[in-house]
Amino acid sequence: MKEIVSDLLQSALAALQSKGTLPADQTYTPQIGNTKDKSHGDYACNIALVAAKSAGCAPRKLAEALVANLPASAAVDKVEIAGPGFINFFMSTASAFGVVNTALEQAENFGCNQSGKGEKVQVEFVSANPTGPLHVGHGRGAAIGDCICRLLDANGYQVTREFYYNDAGAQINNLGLSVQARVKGLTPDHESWPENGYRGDYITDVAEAYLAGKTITADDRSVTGEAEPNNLEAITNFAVAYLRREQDSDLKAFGVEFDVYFLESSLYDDGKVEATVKRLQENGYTYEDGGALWLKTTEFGDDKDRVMRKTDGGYTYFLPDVAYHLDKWQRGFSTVINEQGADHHSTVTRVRAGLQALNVGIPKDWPDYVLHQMVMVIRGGEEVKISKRAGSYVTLSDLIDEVGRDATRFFLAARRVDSQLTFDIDLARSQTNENPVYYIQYAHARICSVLRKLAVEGVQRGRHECVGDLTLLTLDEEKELANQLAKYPELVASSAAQREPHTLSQYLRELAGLFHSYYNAHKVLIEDTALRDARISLYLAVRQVIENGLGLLGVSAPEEM
RNA sequence: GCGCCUGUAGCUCAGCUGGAUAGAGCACCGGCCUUCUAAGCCGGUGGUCGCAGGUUCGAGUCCUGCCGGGCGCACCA
Repeated sequence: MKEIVSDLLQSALAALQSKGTLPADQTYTPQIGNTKDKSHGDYACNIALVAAKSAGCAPRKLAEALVANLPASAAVDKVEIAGPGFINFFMSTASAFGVVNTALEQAENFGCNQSGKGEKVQVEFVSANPTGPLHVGHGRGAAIGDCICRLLDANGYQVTREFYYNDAGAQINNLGLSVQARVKGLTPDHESWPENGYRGDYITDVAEAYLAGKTITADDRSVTGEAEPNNLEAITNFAVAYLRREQDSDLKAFGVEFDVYFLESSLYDDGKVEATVKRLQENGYTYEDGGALWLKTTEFGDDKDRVMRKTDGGYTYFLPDVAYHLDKWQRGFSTVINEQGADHHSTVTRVRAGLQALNVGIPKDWPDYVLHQMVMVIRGGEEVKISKRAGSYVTLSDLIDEVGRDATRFFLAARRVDSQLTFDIDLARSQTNENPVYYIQYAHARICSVLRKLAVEGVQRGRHECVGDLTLLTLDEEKELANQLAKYPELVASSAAQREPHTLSQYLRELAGLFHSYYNAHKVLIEDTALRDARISLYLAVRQVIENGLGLLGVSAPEEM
């Protein structure tokens, strides 16, 4: 629909350029906007205001000239000039309902496009270290990251979901010591409890499983516990496997699955860390100072240089990070998106700087980052602090149990990533209000219910069947619904391009709202079977879009509630 | 102190990359179930878009400066 309007304006602009009204050496691309006010028609264009200066005449006058040069089109009923020079397009009823046909024909593919052309894209998200259960923050990352993957997929990209974790290093050692202390019967309040040890209850669970000789299978490994409290390595390996398995089961319950689990340790095993260091040294971006090896990240926009090899010979986390991203690049991902919490935003400059210093042709702004702001959890009107080491926090698994998978996913992906998120557990748990996901699902269930009713009356309608004369749909509510459906494909495109999953939930709320109003104002199961059939077709199209949209969010579309 | 994010209705948040009279939900007030699911609908109350300048036909949106909130600023990840 927008394309039609855009094409018409393009030819009008070209006509004015050949007549000399507009300079011929400039290119004009009209922006077609959706109108807020029905009296402004269906679409509006501000090109006359934008181009007035270069035309050297008043915006309204230019608008008049443009309108006079618009080719005739069956899709457009009338065109008006309004306000300072907006051109408003009123689309014909017939063209408005074309989308019903399209949506039903394309079914689950409606809204999808092939603009990605099968290009390989990798999205890394969650990437929690196996030192504790996943918390709400990880949940936000999981909801956003997975939704971005689904959106990219809908735009024709070939998506790889990747989870990176550190299975060695100081924090893992810390985890091992904490579990070992538990195995030996100590409690966190004991004076010889490890100084920076983890204190959560889950440490006890791990210790008990270890002593009980349980066998844990996670990722590529299978580890069996033993009763030996002095074997720190065995305890650590067991704890890592145990917590990885827990995280996996939480993610599965959340409806998120990964294609690749990437171990930090593999970068060492495969010599990729050493190779990265060597390359950085050869390129002359390193120096030794105070017994440590530094990388000159300041040459690439960092505010200070960073240590990559410590005086004790170990590497800081950021070096394997660079090696890891080089590996991603070498795997052929021209687009990589890292979804992380904003508390890690300082890594962006460093990783990019490291990649530039490698000088292997990686673009300066590669990879992309989507950084979500922090989640604050409120329970009983008070903030629940999220701290793994303190032990008091809300796990993702708790949320899924209490709030439900659909509502949790929807809620965590419903806001701009830039915006901090307040997750009020009591509010989210209350089943009736405040959970917009139910409102949307209810619209879907209502349509299913009507279809069941229709079937009882002996009328079977296939879910992709467009029956009835759509020109019988003449109500304002019907046209608005159709217009909303027509926006869906462009939403799928822009939401992916901007990496803004929250616009989906926004859109679906509006669609459901329009549907509920329509449903309440006008009956669909009526005597006039011709009109009934046409309305059912519209219903089916609405249902299809709700189903597709919720699918992109990873939320179910129940047939009854 | 420096960097990133942020400030919109009582609360939680949108605002289509600069457009027309700033929108939803919740809360509050008043209506609608012998009628396809009331997890719904209809109407109403509620705003100096943090403050002050600037840019232009036009600013919640862009620039500058203040004020307030969050997160970073390790030889932790």
